[in-house]
Amino acid sequence: MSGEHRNDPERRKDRIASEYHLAVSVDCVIFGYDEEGLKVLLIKSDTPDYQGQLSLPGDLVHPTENLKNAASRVLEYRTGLTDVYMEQVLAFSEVDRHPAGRVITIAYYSLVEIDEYAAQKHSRMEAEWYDVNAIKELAFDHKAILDNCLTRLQLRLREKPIGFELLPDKFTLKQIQHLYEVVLGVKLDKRNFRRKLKSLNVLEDCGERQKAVNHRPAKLYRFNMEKYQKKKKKGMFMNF
Amino acid sequence: MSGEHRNDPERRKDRIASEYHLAVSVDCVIFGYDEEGLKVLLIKSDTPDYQGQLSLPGDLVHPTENLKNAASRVLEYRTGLTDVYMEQVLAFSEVDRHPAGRVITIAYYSLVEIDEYAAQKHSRMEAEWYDVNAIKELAFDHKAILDNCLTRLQLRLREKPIGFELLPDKFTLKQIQHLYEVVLGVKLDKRNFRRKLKSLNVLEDCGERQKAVNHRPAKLYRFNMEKYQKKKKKGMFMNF
DNA sequence: TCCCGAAAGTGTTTTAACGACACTAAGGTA
DNA sequence: TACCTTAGTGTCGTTAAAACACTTTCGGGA
Repeated sequence: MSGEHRNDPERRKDRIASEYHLAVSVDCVIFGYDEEGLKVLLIKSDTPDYQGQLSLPGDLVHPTENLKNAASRVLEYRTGLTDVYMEQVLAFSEVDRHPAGRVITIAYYSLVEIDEYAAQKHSRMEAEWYDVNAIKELAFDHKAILDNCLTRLQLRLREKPIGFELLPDKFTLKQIQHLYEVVLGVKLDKRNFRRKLKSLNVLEDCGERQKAVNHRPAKLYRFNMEKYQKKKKKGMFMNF
Repeated sequence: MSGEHRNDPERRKDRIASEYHLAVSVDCVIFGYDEEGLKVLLIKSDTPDYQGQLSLPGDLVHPTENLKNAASRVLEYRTGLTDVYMEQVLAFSEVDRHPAGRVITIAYYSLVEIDEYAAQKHSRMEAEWYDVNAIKELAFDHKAILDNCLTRLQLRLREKPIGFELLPDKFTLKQIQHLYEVVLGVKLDKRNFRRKLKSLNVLEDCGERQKAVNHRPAKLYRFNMEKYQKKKKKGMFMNF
């Protein structure tokens, strides 16, 4: 960890040596959600050492784009989606993490509505959705990347209203509660959850109800950004 | 932001082109604390475009080290200190952020005890401590880096006991309260703060008191890691 | 040695959030 | 029309947080 502490001679970033070989990539943890649980979009690696193993979609960063652009490009290539919630998480940099050479990668996660994805399915798409809890290993250090992104997602879900990014525009209270339960891995009390959510004043009643269910249909709600912007204040959002 | 979304042809990270020129650096936000407030260690840039302006210590990442090693190396070079609390924060990657070429930088912050630093002062040291609140601009995008690191520090200070890293081994309750006040930028109630801190059970009474003060001397405390490890549970630590 | 200044140290009361908990309402189906 | 299934709703006890003032202890100076 803090083993090699030589007092190096002066080095300056403005001396960018031409023999300096090091590549930078982005890797994308693309989360989706359906009734079964939290999903992540994975591809099969074609790197020899990890042939056929599941891995995260990613790519080298082009010289003319920043990291966010690169991550958006990868996301669009794999899902056809743009304007998606996305956040940078962490850089992974172990010297031997990639068999083909020195590659530092920056992890992003994003939240997509899984049905919208299906509709705009990319023709060359090899990617598929996998249940997050069922994933035991991935190629490279991608399992660690996934774990970090999931932890970050859980943190954010507690502190601001991003769960909506994973749901259709109109959703029931049961859906949003179930989403919180599966993403955070906790069981929540229906009445307390609803009380809390209503007190935050970020939901708008659509005036519609579920259709074609053989029981009392639930009201549909929509997330209202204006309400949130006004109400947002310091502190936690949903601290379970 | 999400402007250029071309559907690129397949690109793979294992095809690492030799013409691929892009450098990676680390930049270190080294925080210190004394009675006056929160400080950060800065140097004067010698990059032509920013000649003489204040900037964060940093360096290119060597081919044989990971990012944390690189950040530790920079830290030791500037302060002489090893085994310091350090956390990766965010990568900064705007294409034009560095005048000498394409450099992606990963920001780390670390917490050092400012007096310990002074004692082991590096002979060639050009770095100096500056009050964080007095810094209005820095070279490159370093002000944004500083702001991000400060925000991260504030978050961590609320969720786990890292304030101790900025203080001497033995400290008074007033010192730790003042640290929380200046880092978080809030005013805290003495009795409530002490009650909360004691309830967390992470402090150990040294059995000593302040010396040579012309008023009632305060007890000295020490942070006890074992107590913390046992007691640590989910949720916030100090939610002010 | 007595008085003063200055910071240390200590509890109680009020208020807000959280957790636990069970019944009635509404629609679909047989 | 009876029944199945999920929707929807309120109260009470517990716990955490915020507000708030006086006594103690030491050093220094008269």
